[in-house]
Amino acid sequence: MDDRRRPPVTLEHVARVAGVSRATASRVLTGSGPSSAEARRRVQAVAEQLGYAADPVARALVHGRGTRLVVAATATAPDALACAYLSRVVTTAAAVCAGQGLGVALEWLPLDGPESVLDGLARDRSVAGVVLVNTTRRVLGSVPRELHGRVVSIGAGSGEVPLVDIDTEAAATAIVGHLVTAGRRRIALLAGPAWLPCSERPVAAYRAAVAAAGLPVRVVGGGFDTASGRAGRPRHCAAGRTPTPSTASATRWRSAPCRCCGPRAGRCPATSPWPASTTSRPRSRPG
DNA sequence: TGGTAGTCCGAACCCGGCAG
DNA sequence: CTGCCGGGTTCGGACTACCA
Repeated sequence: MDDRRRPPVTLEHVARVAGVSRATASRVLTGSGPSSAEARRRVQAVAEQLGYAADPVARALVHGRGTRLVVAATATAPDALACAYLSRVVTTAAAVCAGQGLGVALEWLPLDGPESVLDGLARDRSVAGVVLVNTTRRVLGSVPRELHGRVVSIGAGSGEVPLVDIDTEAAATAIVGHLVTAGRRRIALLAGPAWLPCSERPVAAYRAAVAAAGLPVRVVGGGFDTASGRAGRPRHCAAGRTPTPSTASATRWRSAPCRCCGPRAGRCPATSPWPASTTSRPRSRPG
């Protein structure tokens, strides 16, 4: 017998073999209602013998909890979703959801009009939960009441939308401190897009750390990808400065080797050891 | 005999896809 | 357009046992 072709054991099978109805078998296995000791004994024995395991998708169907987790990312255009960061978010979500019988879908939230997409997600009963990425204040203000309690945000939160994020302030402070200790005196920050609220925290931390060291502040507007790093670095170098990467945008600097700095490129901190400065932590306060 | 508690069952329902 | 299918949960009603 090929196990791959063997039909799964269902509640119906268990109930039939145990000589009870599906309702009784369900109550016994979930412990959700009254049942006789004899019924419990038979049902539990049969379930164990047959290797019964409740179908998580069917359960989700009953509870109206949905069958998929949606990663909703704000971007100026749908093609911006094809980035390494979002791939990691989706891959990680899929790994976590696999054991729950949930699928993962990626949705684009238009920067200039996320309301209709959010309303659609709230009406869609197949949606178990929503993870907001690159969250803006407009998105936070547009989350329908129906999504409250099953929505979480990476980057920025509100009273209704809990926030989970890496500790970007501590990361910015630690990295600036590391670079100052290493003798750097011109430390630039390649920031995220101006419309992204979560960029504000590391930028503020960077400004404070640089100011505390008595150094000039230099913030360069960037994007999400390697290309923005390649574009931003020459802009800084063209101003006669040798950039030293810092804080939230360090990964973009590191993936964009500086070709314009000539011999000094060899001293690029992208090749230097970095402090372990970022940690994932839940945040209960709005970001 | 009537009231109550415990137990069990049938049917409805959830949703999206598919066949007729 | 309608009905059916998948698997599990829950509601309403039926049945039994027990006690006063």
